[in-house]
Amino acid sequence: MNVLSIAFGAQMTFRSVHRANAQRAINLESDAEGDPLFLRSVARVMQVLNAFNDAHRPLTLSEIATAARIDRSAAQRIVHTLRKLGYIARDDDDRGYMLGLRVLDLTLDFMRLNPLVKRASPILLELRRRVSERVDLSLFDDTRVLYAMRMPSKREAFHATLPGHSVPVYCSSGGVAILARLDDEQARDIVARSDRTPFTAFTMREVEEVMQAVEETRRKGFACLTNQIMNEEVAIGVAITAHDGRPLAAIHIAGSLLEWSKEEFVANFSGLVMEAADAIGS
Amino acid sequence: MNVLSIAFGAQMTFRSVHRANAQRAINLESDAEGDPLFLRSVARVMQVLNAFNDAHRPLTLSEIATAARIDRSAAQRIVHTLRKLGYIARDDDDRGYMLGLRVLDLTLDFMRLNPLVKRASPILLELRRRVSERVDLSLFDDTRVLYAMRMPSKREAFHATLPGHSVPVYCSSGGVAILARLDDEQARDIVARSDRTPFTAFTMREVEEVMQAVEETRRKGFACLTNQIMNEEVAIGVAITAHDGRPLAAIHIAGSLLEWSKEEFVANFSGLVMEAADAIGS
DNA sequence: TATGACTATATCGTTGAGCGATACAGGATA
DNA sequence: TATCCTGTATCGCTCAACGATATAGTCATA
Repeated sequence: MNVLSIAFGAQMTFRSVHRANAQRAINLESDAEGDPLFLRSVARVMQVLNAFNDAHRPLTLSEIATAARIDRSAAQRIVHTLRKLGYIARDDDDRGYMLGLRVLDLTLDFMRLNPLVKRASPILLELRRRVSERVDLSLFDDTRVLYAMRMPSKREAFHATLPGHSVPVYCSSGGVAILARLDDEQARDIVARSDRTPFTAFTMREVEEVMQAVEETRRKGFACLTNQIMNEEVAIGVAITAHDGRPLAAIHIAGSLLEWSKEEFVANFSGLVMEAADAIGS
Repeated sequence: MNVLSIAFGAQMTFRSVHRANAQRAINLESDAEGDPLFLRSVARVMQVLNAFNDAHRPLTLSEIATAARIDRSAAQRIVHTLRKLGYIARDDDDRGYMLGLRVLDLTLDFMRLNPLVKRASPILLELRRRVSERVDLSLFDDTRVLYAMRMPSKREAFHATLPGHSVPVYCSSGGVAILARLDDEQARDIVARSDRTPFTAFTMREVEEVMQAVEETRRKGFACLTNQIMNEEVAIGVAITAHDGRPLAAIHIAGSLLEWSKEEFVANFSGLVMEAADAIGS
């Protein structure tokens, strides 16, 4: 079992892709400004839980305080309480703090209650049964799409299956399919505000390049992008909308250009993805 | 695409298994009692996020208040703030509250930072490559084990892949493997405190029955249980321990008795699982 | 093995953030 | 139409939490 090489490969991919997961920082002052219902104490709690977002190892109390932009005393009390409740835990070797098991309870509750995930799950599963490519559901969140479910093909690295993983809207097939359901102004604004550091040599760089893909998606009903996030990746995305037409999410099928030409991939799968998106319905 | 029948099946299984996910309620008064570092405000926030635990649809403000055992005013302010921060969202049709997308950021951070998950991932992946049965990693949490990663076999229903899903320690193969690493007193205590409502006609009911399986596990180095959570399921579990021998987690391989006899399953896989657990190491 | 720089943990008097009672508007149900 | 539920908004009082400070344990390094 050649563990090291696999671990290394996984780690690399992970680093390069994590960028999109950087969250908007909570700004206590500006958020609380003129909002009598905004509780600073609540925001502080979430700032502490968020402190782990840009960490790559368990944190000390001071590190948490710095990341959450509160003083050590406040951090001490909040961490103490969250620990008692199971949302923060000490490292197995008692070397630092990390998120606790109960975070996963929230994850499950999110999934269980999200109507979109509920409706999409059986259909995605059926889709996955029919094709042996990767199938996923991603949720729209401003400049990023966030993977809620991912059913990997056998050759995929593990971490890709983690819910919560996200990629920029502008260079993912599902993202572009979502942009195509917005008006040009909104779409352009999202692309413009995105961090457009390229993932590969082929990642789109210009706003207008993206808008062209959006235009094409509107005509065809699906988006098909290649080599955007990873080399040799080809993906087809179709948007899922609310009753009023707002795009909420997208489903994708992703495969490898080593196995398929773009044309073959489209010919084989675009119909299926659209059919599935339709079944999940508005 | 026979969507309905699949959706129905998934729903059924889900209901029957969700029981183990009921969390210990947060008791503000008793937790705060004589602990000057315990912040009631923090606990209230988590009570609100927990309110969704026993919900099966989006909640109204009053329902949240009731579930979180706080008054409507407090719920209003906390929900308002959490919404502004993205941890709570309204239903797509604006009919109720549910958990927001940012919960998934916490999920990913948990997974990313958890040393056990980090170490186990590539090995689980390799294991999954070698066998075509379901492979998973579950984390020990008092009377339950909580699935952190699950790599399903093709025939599995979707929701089974959700992290956060949990089952009782006493009747899961990984759980019994974990119990085997505790002393009898601790193990017996956990089993005794567990809700032992049976899942199938074969689910173990008596404490001593479980302790016998624990004893056998100590001799063999792995636990193999059948028909405990689901009918026709056979699973092998091996514990993963910390440096000091404390059990932290377990990995499993699970298959179907329609394909394997228990003896065949053990002969084929017990070695592999033990090898993998060893590689993840203490 | 002393030094210094970290950790986590504990204490306590002061004060303003948040409590909670109350009021109001819109939508659904009967 | 009346009732009951939503979500939302307002405002003085008060006690929970703040944050400065002190202590003890742990780990390098000299």
